[in-house]
This record gives sequence, structure tokens and C-alpha cells, in this order.
Amino acid sequence: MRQAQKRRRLSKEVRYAELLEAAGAIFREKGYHEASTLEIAERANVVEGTLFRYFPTKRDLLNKVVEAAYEKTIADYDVQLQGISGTWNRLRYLIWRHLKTIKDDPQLSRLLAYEVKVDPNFRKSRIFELNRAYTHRTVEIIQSAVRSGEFKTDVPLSIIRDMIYGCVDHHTWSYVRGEGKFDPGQVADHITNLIWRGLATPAPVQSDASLTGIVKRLDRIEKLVASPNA
Amino acid sequence: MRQAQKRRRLSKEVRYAELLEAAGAIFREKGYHEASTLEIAERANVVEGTLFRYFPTKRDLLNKVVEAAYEKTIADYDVQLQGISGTWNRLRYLIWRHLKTIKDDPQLSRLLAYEVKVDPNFRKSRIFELNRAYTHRTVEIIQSAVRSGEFKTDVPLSIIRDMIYGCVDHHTWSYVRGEGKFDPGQVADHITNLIWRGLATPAPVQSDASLTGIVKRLDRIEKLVASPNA
Amino acid sequence: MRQAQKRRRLSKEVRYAELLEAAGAIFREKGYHEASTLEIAERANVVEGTLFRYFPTKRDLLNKVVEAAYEKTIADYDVQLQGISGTWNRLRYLIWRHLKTIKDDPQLSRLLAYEVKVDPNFRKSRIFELNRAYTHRTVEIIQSAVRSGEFKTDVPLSIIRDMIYGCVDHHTWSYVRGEGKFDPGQVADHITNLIWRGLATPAPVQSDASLTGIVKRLDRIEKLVASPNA
Amino acid sequence: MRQAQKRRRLSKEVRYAELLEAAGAIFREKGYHEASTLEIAERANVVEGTLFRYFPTKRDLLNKVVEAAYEKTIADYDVQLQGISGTWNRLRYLIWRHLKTIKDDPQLSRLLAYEVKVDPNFRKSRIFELNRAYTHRTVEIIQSAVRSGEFKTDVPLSIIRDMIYGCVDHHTWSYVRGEGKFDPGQVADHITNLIWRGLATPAPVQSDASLTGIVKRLDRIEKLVASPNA
DNA sequence: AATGAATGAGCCTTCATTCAT
DNA sequence: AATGAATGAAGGCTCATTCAT
Repeated sequence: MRQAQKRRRLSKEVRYAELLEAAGAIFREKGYHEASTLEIAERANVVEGTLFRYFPTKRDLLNKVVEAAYEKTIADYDVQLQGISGTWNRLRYLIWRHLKTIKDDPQLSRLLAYEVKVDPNFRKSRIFELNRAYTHRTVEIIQSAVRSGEFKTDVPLSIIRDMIYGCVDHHTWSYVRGEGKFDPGQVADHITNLIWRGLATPAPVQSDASLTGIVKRLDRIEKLVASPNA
Repeated sequence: MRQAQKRRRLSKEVRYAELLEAAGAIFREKGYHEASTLEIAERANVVEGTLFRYFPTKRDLLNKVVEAAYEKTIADYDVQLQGISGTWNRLRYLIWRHLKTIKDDPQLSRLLAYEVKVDPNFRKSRIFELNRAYTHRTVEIIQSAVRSGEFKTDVPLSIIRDMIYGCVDHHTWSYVRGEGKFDPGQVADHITNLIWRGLATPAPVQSDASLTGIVKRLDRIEKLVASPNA
Repeated sequence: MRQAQKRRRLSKEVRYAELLEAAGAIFREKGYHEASTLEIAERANVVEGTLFRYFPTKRDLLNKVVEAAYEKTIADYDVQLQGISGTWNRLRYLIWRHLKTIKDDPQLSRLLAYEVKVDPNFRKSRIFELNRAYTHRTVEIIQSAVRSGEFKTDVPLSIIRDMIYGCVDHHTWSYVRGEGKFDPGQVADHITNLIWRGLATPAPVQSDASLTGIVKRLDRIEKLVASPNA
Repeated sequence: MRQAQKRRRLSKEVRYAELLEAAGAIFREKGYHEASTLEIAERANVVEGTLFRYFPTKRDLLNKVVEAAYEKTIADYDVQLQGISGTWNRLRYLIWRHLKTIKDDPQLSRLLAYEVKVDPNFRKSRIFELNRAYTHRTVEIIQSAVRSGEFKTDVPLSIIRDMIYGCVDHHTWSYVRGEGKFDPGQVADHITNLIWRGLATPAPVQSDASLTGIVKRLDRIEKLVASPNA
């Protein structure tokens, strides 16, 4: 009762989480180099020494921060994707989702791009794997469109993937710096359209030209127009 | 003869150039933060103090390094471009040229993207202007294709530009890190094709009343309805 | 026993005090600019980094040194003053006390006057407040003498105060530089007399001229002569 | 005609004077430590090396600056004084004149007090001599008043001199710092009055045997006994 | 007589990390 | 398991002064 809350005894997990969140906040705010382990420790209400009992180095702490956030971010990714059909729609969802992630946590993106990826050991890190898996979904969509004959094949998939993610990076750059803005929906549409047009094989194959086909499609349109959010 | 090269007196210009090249080498090798002014000075065979007689801050030195290299790189740009005609050809040249620049001096690109652009004052710097002018040429080509009716207009030019440069950045990323490789010619072809197909209007603009005409129009409508912002 | 005193672990308070005393010694000896944080740290048997864990800047260290010494110096000031009555006696005590402070720690005075007061932020510092309170006692004594009619009023109190402290400063200047000497008692007498004569209203009022008055005063004189320190 | 004003060839004296005035301006503006020899040289339109051909050290340059200004300031001093008679008037003129000097060039006073006098070798410098001569005039006036019986003698002259100049220093301190103001005429009046009253002997020097005579003498004794050092 | 490039020692300060307690 | 005092190496930068030209 004398001296309040001295030596709060927390479980390893809780303390770990607190450190992670403190580090996340500071790193996001200041970047890696400008952040100091001292202020991170202070924010987590521990002394510096304790920090280093949980994370061997500052760099490792950064990696863990980004890793955790990244994992959380892409958790329900696949779930959502299962509910969406059609190449255009699926592609568009992925791109939109990526843009939204940046919009919601731009500093995380900055950390990933400018602090984590810079590390010489990046390719051996878990984040690299996560990132690979993350972007690979795009590739899969395109691959299956290629297999079904919907898309042309003479452009390597990696180029298409880079085009999508690279475009997003460039386009959101000033927003991430806190200087601009962007509309995830619009940008997603534009990118998807450009990619789609660039890849889609000429019309003949892709449509059913019979009268019953026309009727079916008009049905679909009617539904879409009646409830645009469905 | 005993103690060699004490107080080598050089003209301002020569010493400046030597410092710039020393700094360029060290920055390219280690990046901004890992480089120290001491080792840069040592490499240029001067004491640290001398370095600061030529460049007020380490940051300024970095900027000057990148600026000089950048300026040299884009010097004969326009000249070459004048000899090339046709939207596809001109676009492809620009992209190829950009890729080649990265291939020839990958570390410069890294410095530019990861150290220079990060500076809060970047937007006020000469490099920013150079970069703007550099990428704007692409926009101009597309603009004139739009005006001539060769290209569609519904995608903002900035998106197209970001798609090109973003794709290049992503695609060359591992090379820049010293871990991969790429073929500027091939990549340029692919990107140009993708963009070109995504934008080029179909040669005959048939507006007929045949069933296939109807189907095409329905295609367009459906897509529009599905993504109202497109 | 091999390598002595590696990582002597002291309590915060002790180390703080040791740093303060080391800094005090060096600053007194060399002044602010000529002192280096390195030698201060060395004198305190710590590395330079440790010094800056205790004091954010060199300037702050100086301020703390002077503040601590100053506070100690004027601690029992009021206590003493309460035991002394009569305008002349009180004034003389204050002046003598000030002179004695300089005699006992001349370098502190130099630091205060030539290093601390020079700081643009001096007026916001605690030392400024202490100093104000310190010199204000003199003003209070004179004020009450003015109220009781003992002193004339046409000279502003600030001038009188400045005359006292300014005279002391000038007179002790060479001593502070280590080049001269002075006798606090004598100087205090002279200054007090000069001020007193310059302010005291003409005699008539101040004495009781009756025989009984004379007897009373002779009594007092006898007592004083019998025990001069009473 | 090609390259304008390269290597202005000036006589030694002119260049010396230009350097002096440049240094004076910079020192006054920034003080000794904050001024750099580079900016002084630049202001005088010479290179740094040239500066050191005229003045062996930065310190010497400061001394010469103050010396020159000081000499100029006290040049017509005696001339003026010859036109004034009467102790009060002469004293008042000296004090007023000193105050005016500070008012006109406060930064010079600051340099003298805080940069020049601090130099360990100050007492061997010409400025010290000038300063001595300068303040000695006050002593002379008082001395002659003492000889003529106009002033009392029991307070050392140095105390009186220090009281005058010290009071002025303290009183003008905030003005010199750019924070306050003062009126030379008024302040001169007050100081002169205080000193004058403190020293002037009462007009009739009555040594009588009446009761009041006894009382007065008892007054003096009592005070002497109370403060034996007086 | 002047230049001006170069020096070099030193400045204050930062901070990830260690380790005695 | 936690503390927190201490480290120590390095960091960018300044500037009076020198001296080859």
C-alpha cells in the first residue's frame, strides 16, 4: 500500500504484448532510427533492461512488431475471398483490400517498405514469407484465369503482380508520408480495369451470344441495379 | 618524400568531385545511416573537417551525390527520345531506359528511393524536380496518344504512370539488393504491352445492331454496374 | 581485484552528487567554455555517456551546480537576520554576508555573474528567482527604514540596491580572479556607512538628549564593551 | 573588366580598419564565442588567412576592437571636464558620461565586462590601463574634495569608485542585455546625490560642550562600538 | 601581401546493450 | 524475472589556425 504499483508482475505473454504494442506505436510514429529503445521501454512501463530480455535486439523488435501486425491484417483474407467469384471481382477485391490496409495503417506499410525490407536478412525472415503468401493470391487468380482461357499468357505473372503492387505503392506514397490522400475504391477500380483490359482475350470467346444468354445476363443486371451493395 | 601526400592542395572543383565520388561509393555500399562521415573523408584522403567545408551536412552530401548521378543519367534522355516515333515505341523506350538506368547503377536507385525520398524536405529538393520531370515524359506520351484517340481516357494518367514506375521498382527490387537479375529489354516489352493493351482502343469501332454488338455493349454495362466507380 | 573499480554501481543520488561536485570543481577552475564534459566525467570516474544520463546538457549541468551551491549558501540567511536589529546593523550584516559568500567561494560568484547570467534564458531560471529573493532583502530593510522616517526617500530603492551589490562586485573582482584580497568586515563597514550617511535623515530626530537618555545609552555602551559579540 | 574587384589592393591601414570594424560588428552582435573568424573575414571581404596576418589570434582581435572603441570613447573626456567646476557638478558629469557611453554602445560594455575582463592576461593589457585611467578621474575629483575639507575621509576612495561604477553596471545590466531601459540623466542625479550626501561634511563643524554635542558624540561612539571595524 | 585549401583536435551528445544487484 | 546504473564507441559537426602557393 505504501508505494503503488512497483514491480507489476505480469505474465510473460502480457508483458510481451505490451512491449510489442509500445514498440509498434513508437516505430510507427518515428520510424526505426528515430525511435529509441528507452522510450519504447518507458511507454511499456518497464526499464530498458527488461526490453532486452524479451527481444534480443532492437531490429528483432521491429521485425516482431511488423510481423504481428501483418499477420493480423491478412488473417481473414482468404475467408473473404471465398465469398467472391469472377476474375474481375476477385482481382478487384484483392487490390482494394491492399489499398485499404495501407489506408488504415499507413505507418505499418512504411515500416515494412522502408525499414524491414531494407534489412539484408529480410529474405530469411518470416515477414518475407508472409508477404510472399500475401501477394501470391493475386498470382493465383490470374493463373486460373489464364488456365480457363479468360486471360492471355504472354506476360509473366510476376510482372503483373509487380504492376499491381508497385502501382499501389507509388500511388499511396504521398499518403503514407502524410501529405496526400487517395480513394481505395476508385484506385482499385482503375488498376483492376487496366490489368483486366491488358490481359483479357478478345470478346468472342467470353460471351454467350444466344438469346437465352442475353436474357440471363439482363436478369443479373437487373438484380445488380436493384441492390447495388449485394 | 618521407611522409607522402601531406596537405595535398587541390582546386575546389577537384576536391569537390573527389568527395562526391567517395561519398557516392560509401553511400551506395552501406546506405545513408550505416555510412559515416569519417570513412567518407578517409576514402577521399581528407580529414573530416574538410568534408564539412564542402558540404554543410551529411544529408546534403547524400543529396548532392544522388543529384549529380541523376542529372548525368537523364542528360541525353530527350535527345534519344526525339529519334523515336510511335506511341508503343516511345513508351517502350522510356521504360527500357528506366530499367537500364537501374541495371547500370542499382544502388543509386536504392538511395533515391530509400534514403532521399524519405527526407521530409524531399519535395522542396532539386531531386524531386528532376524526378518529376523524368517521370512526366511518360505522362506526355500517353496524353498525346489520348488526344489522338489512340488511347482510352477513363483511367487517370497518374495511375498509369505509377503502374509503370511501380512495376519497375518492384521488379528490380531483388536485383537492387544484389540478389536477383532481370533483362531490361524483356521487362520493357512486357510492361509496354500490358499498358498498351490496357489502353489502346480497338481498331474498328463497330457500333452495329447485330447480336454480337448487343453482347459487347452488355459486357460494358455489366462491368460498369458491378463497379460503379470505374 | 584485477581491474579496479569497473562499473562501480552507485545510487542515483550519490552519483548525481559526485557529478555535481566534479562539475563544480572543473567549472570553477576553468569556466564554462574552457571546461569539457569529458574531463568532468573523468573527474567523476564515469564515462561521458553517464554524465548525460544525469544532466541533459552541459548548460543544465552548470545551472544545477550554481543552483545547488547558491541554495546552500543562502539557506540560513533569514535565520541569522532575525537575530539582528537596527537598520544599520541589519544592512551591515547583509552586506558583510554577501562579501563573505564571495570570499568563501569566489569562483561561484564568477560563474554566476559571467556564465549563468549570460544565458538568454536566465530570467526564467530558478537561479534568477533565488537571486531576486536574495537581493530583495536589502530592499526590504531600506524600505522599512524609509517608512519609519529613518531614511530619506528621493533615491529609488533599485539604485541603492545596485549601489550595494555593484560596489561589492567591483571591489571583489580582482579577488575573484585570484589576484587580490579584501576584508569583508572592513568593506562591509565602509559600504554600510556610505549608504547610511547618504540616506539617513539629519540627527535631531534620532537621539534622546535628556540626562536620563544619556544614562540609558551609557548603560548600553557598557554592556557592549563588556561583551562585544552579544 | 572581366572579373570584377578581384584582389582589392588596400593599404595596410585601411584593411586593418576594415577588419576592426567588421570584427566589432560581429563581436557586438554575437559575443566572442559565438562569433567565428570566418564570418568576420567574410564581412571584411577578405579570406580567413588575411585576418590572421593582421591579428595573431582571435582573442587579440577582440582586444583591439574594444581598445579602439574605448579609446575613441574617452578621447574628449578631459576636454569636457575642464569646462565644469564644483565637486557635485564634476562628479555628476563623470557619472552621466559613463551612463551615456553605455547607452550609446551597450554591446561594447558587454564585451568589455564579459569577454575582455575575463581574460587572464587582462591586467597586462592596454585596455586595463585605459580603464584605470578612465575611472581614476572620479577618484581625483573626490580626492580634491577631501583635501579641501568638502568630503569626509574615512571611506577609502576605491570603495567610492567601485560604488559608482558598480552601481552603473548593475543598473544598466538589463539594458545591455536588450531587455530594459534607463535614463542616464536621472540615474546620474541619484548616484551623485547618494555619494555626495554620504561624503559631504555637515556645513558647520560644531564641536561644543552642550548636551546636544555630547549626544552627537555618544552617537558616534555607540555606532563604533556596535561595529568595531568601522 | 594575399590567398584559401586543409587541418586536427575537440566539441557535445546519443543509445543499443550489458550485467551487477 | 526484473531492475536500472553504467557503458563505450561512435556520431555529426565546428573552427581557430596554418601554410603551400
